Amino acid sequence: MSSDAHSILDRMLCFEVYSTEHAFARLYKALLAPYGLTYPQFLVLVLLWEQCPQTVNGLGGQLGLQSSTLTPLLKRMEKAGLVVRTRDPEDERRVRVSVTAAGKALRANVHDIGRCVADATGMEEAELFDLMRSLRRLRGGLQGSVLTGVSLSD
Amino acid sequence: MSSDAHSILDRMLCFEVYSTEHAFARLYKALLAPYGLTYPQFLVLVLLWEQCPQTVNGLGGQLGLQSSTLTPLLKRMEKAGLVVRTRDPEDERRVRVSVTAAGKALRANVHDIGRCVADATGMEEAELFDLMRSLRRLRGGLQGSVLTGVSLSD
DNA sequence: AGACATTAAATCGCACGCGATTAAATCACA
DNA sequence: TGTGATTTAATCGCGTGCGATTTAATGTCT
Repeated sequence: MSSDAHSILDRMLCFEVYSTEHAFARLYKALLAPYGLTYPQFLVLVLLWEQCPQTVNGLGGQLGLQSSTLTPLLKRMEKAGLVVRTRDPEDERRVRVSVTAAGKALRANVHDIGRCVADATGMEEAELFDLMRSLRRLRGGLQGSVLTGVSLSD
Repeated sequence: MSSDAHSILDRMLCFEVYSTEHAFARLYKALLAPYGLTYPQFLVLVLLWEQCPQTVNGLGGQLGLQSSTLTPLLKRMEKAGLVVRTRDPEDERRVRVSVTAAGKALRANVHDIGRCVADATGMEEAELFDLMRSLRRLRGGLQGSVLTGVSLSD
């Protein structure tokens, strides 16, 4: 590949991923604000709607988040009455996070958010599936590289 | 489309975009850390390498960032000696941001970062171009929706 | 010229997100 | 049994990112 093509690719990849990710987060933020939910809080709720209770690391693994991010986030959700956090009697190191009745109640309210976002993309269903497939490949590659310690000297 | 397909689409879109965006940012963070650069700081530098000086809003427009984010970021970059901020004599409301010699010098050091990231994706050039085309479409749709005030009641 | 609107940055409070460290519980193994 | 390694959360400091507000400079309209 020519050096020019590389420069263009690099430049585009950089800015496109950066600005798209923020545009996406902003849309979700706007849709969730009426319910007092942030985007990451919403994602935690989705996971707890599917399976409850879950440990902090269990949630973190699915979201790619550290306990240093999740602990304060979960405390805010607990203060808001959406979840409860209790030490696991089986293993006192673990904290079991459970969704409350109030947290479950939100499920109906935000049921159409995903649909709403899909509409907002202005893209066809098939195109969105392709995009997600590419993103999954991209994410897989990136995560592998971080693990193997990619550096500029490679 | 069936309700099930919708649920799956919603769920996937949500988590895929969220975790991919963070994986991408983490990789850039790791690659830039040796140079004391954060990812958004790097993006500002790239813009200034292409055109200098630029106003705060000019940079913000290209990155999708507000002055409330850029002002402290630019101050940190100024303290690090990468840029200088001066009021525009033509219009004292504007702040002109210029890259310093030290900021320019970094260009050679991080020249291969984009290439490195492209390698890390494990994807072919053509596939990456397709992905970026999809992302551009996605971003366009999202930004349009935010402007027109999408809500769940629509 | 004077009054009001508009624009550009800056400021503030809040919520992530991470790396590094710490504290407590559990595990492993001699 | 007991001692050191491992695992799990929590804590801390720093850097984004945003909405709302503020301040200063400029534009506009009479």
